[in-house]
Amino acid sequence: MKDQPSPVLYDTNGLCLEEIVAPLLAWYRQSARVLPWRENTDPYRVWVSEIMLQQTRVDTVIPYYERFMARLPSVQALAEVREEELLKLWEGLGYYSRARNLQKAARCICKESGGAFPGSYEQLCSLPGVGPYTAGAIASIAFGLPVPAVDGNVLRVLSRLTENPRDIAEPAVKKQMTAALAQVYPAGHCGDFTQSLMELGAVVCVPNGLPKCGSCPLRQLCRAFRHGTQTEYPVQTKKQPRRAEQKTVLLLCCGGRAAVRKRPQGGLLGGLWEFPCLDGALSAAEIAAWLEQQGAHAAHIERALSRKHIFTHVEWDMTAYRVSCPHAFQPDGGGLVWATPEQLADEIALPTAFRRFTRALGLPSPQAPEGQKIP
DNA sequence: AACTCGGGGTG
DNA sequence: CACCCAGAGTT
Repeated sequence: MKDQPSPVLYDTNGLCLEEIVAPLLAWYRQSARVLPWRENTDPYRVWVSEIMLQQTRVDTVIPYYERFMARLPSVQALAEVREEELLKLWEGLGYYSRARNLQKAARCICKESGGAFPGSYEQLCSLPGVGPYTAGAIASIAFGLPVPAVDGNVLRVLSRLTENPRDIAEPAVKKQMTAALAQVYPAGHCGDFTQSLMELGAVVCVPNGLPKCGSCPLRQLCRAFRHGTQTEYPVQTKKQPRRAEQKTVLLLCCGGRAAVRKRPQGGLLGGLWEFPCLDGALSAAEIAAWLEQQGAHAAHIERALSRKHIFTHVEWDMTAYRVSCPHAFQPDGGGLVWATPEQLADEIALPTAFRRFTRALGLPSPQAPEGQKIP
């Protein structure tokens, strides 16, 4: 029985990939941005940066990264920090399981190898939160190994270079691009080659609007530039629409404190804090009934403001009510905690969806990382 | 293969 | 608004 020839999902369209190496490296050496995680190639620093950069822009990450490295400069420090403090450092970055996986992996590293960072692609892949992309990035940048790291930038660059008609959402396409790249990785310059591909995608071969082909070191090789088809690539399937959910948020104030509670582990914003958040657009009577259940009596309820919060797959239409409680009450198993403004600012990891309401409570507005105190 | 998981910059 | 970002884990 004969094997079927596997379908060609990435055809370089006559381009010899080896030709991109020298021009890319030369361009990168001349024009690489100065970024905090490029100070050196310490595997810990590279690792943290790559996790933070997953689905997150460089400009967003920079202040988080600097604060994080100042507080947790080593894998041992990360392994030992309280999870509450770790999540506070991550507050506002999103995808919070990244932070928990980071600590899980740090504890694995400390326990199994005494703190020595795993140095092979396979070992890296086995760490929680480290997938094919991140393992390739660490292997090449921190350890100089010829392992590609194919992210959205690289998929876009290669798609345009070769006018690839295949949908980059197909995992097999990424696989074949990875295999093709692996054959041309330049020994002795693997980290720079990885970063040069991503840098080109971030700065020149950009996703939004027209790519800056005038300053591209690869334009003489690029099939899309040759044919003026840059905007037709990469080919991407459309994403499905998000659903909308109504939420009622209660801003309970009492003696200068606000009521917060921990969200259940797992799921959206799992394990982070929230202002009491109820499903549906509740009426004043329904809110009063909920307050009664919690043991709060004769509280004054006043509609505060409405906000729409967009997640990837769901949209929260949130209506907040300010509730003045004359006396602090002992919640009946609702998990409510009275937080001071200082705790809210410095200790409690409150995701952006809820952080927006602190002003309505008479508290400071959401702060950027550099404006936050380190607990 | 399809979903889930945040938040923000950009046209 | 729509798109997408230095993706990974789960089902």
